[in-house]
Amino acid sequence: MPTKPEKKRRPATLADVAQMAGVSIATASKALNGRSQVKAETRARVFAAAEQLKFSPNAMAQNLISGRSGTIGLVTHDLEGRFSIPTLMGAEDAAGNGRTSVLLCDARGDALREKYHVQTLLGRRIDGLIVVGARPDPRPSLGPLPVPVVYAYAPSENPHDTSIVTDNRLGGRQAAEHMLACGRRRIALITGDSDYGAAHDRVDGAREVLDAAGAEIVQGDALYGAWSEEWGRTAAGLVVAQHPDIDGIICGSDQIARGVLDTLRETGRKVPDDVAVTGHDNWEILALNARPQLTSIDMRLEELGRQAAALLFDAIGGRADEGVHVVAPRLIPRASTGPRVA
Amino acid sequence: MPTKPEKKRRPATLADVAQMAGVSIATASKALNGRSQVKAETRARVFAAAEQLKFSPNAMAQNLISGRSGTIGLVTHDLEGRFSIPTLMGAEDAAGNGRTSVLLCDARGDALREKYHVQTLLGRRIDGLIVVGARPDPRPSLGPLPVPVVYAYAPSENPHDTSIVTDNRLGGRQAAEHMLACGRRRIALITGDSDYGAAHDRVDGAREVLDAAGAEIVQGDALYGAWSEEWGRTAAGLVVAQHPDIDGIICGSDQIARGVLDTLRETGRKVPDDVAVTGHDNWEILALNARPQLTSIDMRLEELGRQAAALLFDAIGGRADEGVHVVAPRLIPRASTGPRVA
DNA sequence: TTGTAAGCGTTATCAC
DNA sequence: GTGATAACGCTTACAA
Repeated sequence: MPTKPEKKRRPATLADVAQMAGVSIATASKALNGRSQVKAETRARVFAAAEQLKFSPNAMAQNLISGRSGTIGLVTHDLEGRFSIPTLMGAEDAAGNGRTSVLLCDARGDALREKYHVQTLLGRRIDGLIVVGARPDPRPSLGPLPVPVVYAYAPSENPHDTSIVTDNRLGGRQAAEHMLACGRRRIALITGDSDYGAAHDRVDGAREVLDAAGAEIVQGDALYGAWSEEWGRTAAGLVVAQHPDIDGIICGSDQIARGVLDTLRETGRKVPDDVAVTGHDNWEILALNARPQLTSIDMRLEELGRQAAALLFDAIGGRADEGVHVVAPRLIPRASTGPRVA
Repeated sequence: MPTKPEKKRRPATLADVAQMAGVSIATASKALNGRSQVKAETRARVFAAAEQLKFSPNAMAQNLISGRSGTIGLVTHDLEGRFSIPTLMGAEDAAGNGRTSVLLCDARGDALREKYHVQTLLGRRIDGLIVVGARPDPRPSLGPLPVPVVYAYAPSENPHDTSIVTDNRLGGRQAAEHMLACGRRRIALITGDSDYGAAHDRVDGAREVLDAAGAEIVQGDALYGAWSEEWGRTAAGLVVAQHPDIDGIICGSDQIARGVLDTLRETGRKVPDDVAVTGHDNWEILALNARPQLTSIDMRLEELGRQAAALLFDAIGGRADEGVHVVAPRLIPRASTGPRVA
């Protein structure tokens, strides 16, 4: 039987509990906090009273004394986006397991809004701050703050800050090594916006591996375009027309890979029999629904967020670890890659 | 020139400011808070001191006095997911514009974890709580809490709670009306998991409109399956085979619509010339990359989040508005629908 | 116009 | 074992 939510009432204070238990405030506090200088029977009375009054200690008062808020700030720059969310999740996870809560702010890529939020958070006496970027390129430092800061996903430009990012070059290497392991030798690189450092890093990683193995990069270089299916379709059309003997395509994102797969299917190539395809990001909604399912590089963003939080807690504990840390991605093999079938 | 982040130091207190300005704490407080009983010159001195010491008032102390934390809790059940994020964004937006901050917790669909987080948040003396569900079906109420609660996206089972949800039935109506406006008369409904109330609501809305117009629903009923492209492809194959004269397909999600579009293209149907297709959710990554771009129902989740926050602030202000509120979705027309071309 | 002092809800340090 | 009492940093009557 549904009941109306109860009227708001002033939450019980320690004084209320003490009075009901017939002890002093000090004793009540000791009893509830497990201090050992309390008679068992007294303790029981206090607990009973607390229970009955649904007493929950006022964290604001506790924090005022301890000087710490038990809270960390999390400023994100693209709450909408694909990349900041898992990072945020990981951080929330790592924090929630301890006894710290997360104050979330969305700055939407706006430096002014960011400044404002940071100011507010500092007023709330956060114990530390994580700044999650929207894209992996370096960003300006917030400068010296009274609390530790960790930059996640997008590193700070200042090498003395603590940052943690995904290893894009390694991601590129992993894709290329997988292609070689599948016996591919004539490989195209199709990636997104050339403005993104990440696009170049991934290409560089792949190139290192392919060059070392003496495999061919068709066109001699990667094709830069946009992070879209449309570009994937277009680029794949170009590549296939000019290099009919191509046997592998490494894509800079899963979206691009989806477009590439469409074009390959529609031009009569079999994946992976004729051409193997890898994506990047392991965005499951795209990768798992692809035909065939898409092999992709997973950046382990959630792990990145967790480590960001861990670095922050270390720094709060006085063991700051400055510099840029990296999280190794991993390749998730699926049906879009495999041995050649001549 | 990069510099090391400054050493942590005890933040300046009002007492520090007062001392530096050569006034009492009370005067410093009044000066900074714009109280009118302070000589202009004194105020200036205080401000100068505050500036120099980078003073920022300790929110914990202020809140302890005011009895409010200036903070709301936001418990989400699917930080990973597509639906809770925009809702969360809207709420964060609405809160951030005022002077309240958001404490974020992810409960991951686990009632126990939820309970735990709510308890923590209550200890922090949040002024109110928003609970964001993972799917639109009703969920158990948290029961009476000492602060107002708003359930967003997933309504509470208790009609005396305050909930806000998207209007799925209206979404179905909008899709159907659009089909009729495009001159379509033989329409298939392909949707997802039959366990979801939302799937049925959308179908019911569409059926109302189609029946009233005397249009045909092929197969007599919707085809329920999964929220996946795969199911969209399969279902479209069935429908097209059995009803070659079909001229419209209303899909329960954009993913399904993507699959439907693929099958239509591959069986030689032109979209929208032969068959018009609508999706649901307006998930841009899918809708904008579709061929052709997908007409879809946008649930305006960000608006939903904003309104959730607004309802919460109303309730905090004593003007609770219990019951289930709805946000009207809207149809975003794109190239996958249009007039028939015989 | 400024300063003194009480108090917000805790915890910690003492005496008793 | 227990209970005054002083903090924590701030706001706000109330006095001066």
